[in-house]
Amino acid sequence: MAQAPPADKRRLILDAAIRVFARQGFHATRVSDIADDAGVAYGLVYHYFRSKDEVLNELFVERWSLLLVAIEEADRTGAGPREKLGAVAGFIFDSYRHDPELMKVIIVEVTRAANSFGQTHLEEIRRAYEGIAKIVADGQARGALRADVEPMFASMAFYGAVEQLLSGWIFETIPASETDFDQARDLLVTTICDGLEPR
Amino acid sequence: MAQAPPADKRRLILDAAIRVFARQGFHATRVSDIADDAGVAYGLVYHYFRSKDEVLNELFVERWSLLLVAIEEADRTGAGPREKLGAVAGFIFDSYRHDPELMKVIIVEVTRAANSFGQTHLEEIRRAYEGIAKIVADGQARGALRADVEPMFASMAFYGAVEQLLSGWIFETIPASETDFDQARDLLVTTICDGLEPR
DNA sequence: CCACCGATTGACTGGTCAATCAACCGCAGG
DNA sequence: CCTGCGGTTGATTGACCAGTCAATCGGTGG
Repeated sequence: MAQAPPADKRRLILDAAIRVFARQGFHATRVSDIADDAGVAYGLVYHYFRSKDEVLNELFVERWSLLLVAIEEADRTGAGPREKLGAVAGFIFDSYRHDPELMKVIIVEVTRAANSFGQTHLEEIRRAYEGIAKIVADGQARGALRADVEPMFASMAFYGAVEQLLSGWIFETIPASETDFDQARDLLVTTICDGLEPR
Repeated sequence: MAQAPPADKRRLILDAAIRVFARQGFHATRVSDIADDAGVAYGLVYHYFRSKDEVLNELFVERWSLLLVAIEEADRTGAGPREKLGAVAGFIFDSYRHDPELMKVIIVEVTRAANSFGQTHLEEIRRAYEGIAKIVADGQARGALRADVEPMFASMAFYGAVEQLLSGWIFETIPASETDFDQARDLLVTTICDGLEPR
């Protein structure tokens, strides 16, 4: 190795930002909070990032691009729409299981804050909706899904349900401890595909 | 009439706040923006409200209490769960049709901003979820809905879908003009109750 | 041993607003 | 005509904080 990684300060700052944003929310965190939590001088944040916004930006883009890939990959498998949707929901729920603080920040501060901050990312967010809509449209073309529902409509309903469940866990409206995430994924897919009424 | 209403300044301020919050977002609006838009002196805002937060508070509580009543009423009708859920979704969509700016503010600044501002209102928001869950539970008890889905789970999925559609209209991710709201309501209920797969 | 350069530090500035407050207006009742 | 009072005004204050910048550190190559 060329040189021992000198405790990558940039990463240190990003990780600290996740913790602090998750704890206090973006607006309530001062840049000094991030620097303190990272054990780094105030000014260094501005050495690596142009602004406080850019820190959040980076966190969002890093993670969201993975989601877009996951959706794309799910679609590429030749499986049925039920399996594809399960894969998408599974990826999102796993992201939460793996790093709840990061997901909290992304959902609360970007995705659902579509007015203030998310405005910048509407395009990327929309791309996710469209990816899901593509899965639905494909399922309809194959006759596996009913054709009388607009794909984008179904996509929004599906993604909305996913995000709402996430929010429920994040804000403890719904108990996260006892709920098994895989079970939640299956239940959600069942609900959306089979419906609430008995078959 | 006793006396000509002396242009109720308090109301004037609230209505102005709706417009300005909807346009700029809560954080980006200065109190002076509200006062200017209402054609009223800066200080008067503080005569009627303790703080900028309280203005938003008032807007939220005013409208949300109506939703809680609507859910309660929908539940009291002896109709099936499908009709009850349709009534709830219909009420929310109608609220948007009637006053899109107010709904935008409530959704964007309170409901989805559960971290910063909505924290205060988590209790009231939760009450809505629970009202919907009660409808589901009742439907299950009557055998009209499958019993293997946790009512609170179904409620979150349903409400999440509703809110996501609203967000889609608000941010024009989904065209609102061509979409008939009543049709959207029926389609949503169909999706949730019957599922995406063909029966 | 020096010159150089990017990383790192943290005190400081400039601007922004929420909230306060002292004064003003106009009417009701004496 | 005065007095009091609630509604109304808008200039002022005081806190807060993002972003700047000049100084320092520490390593590398000549």
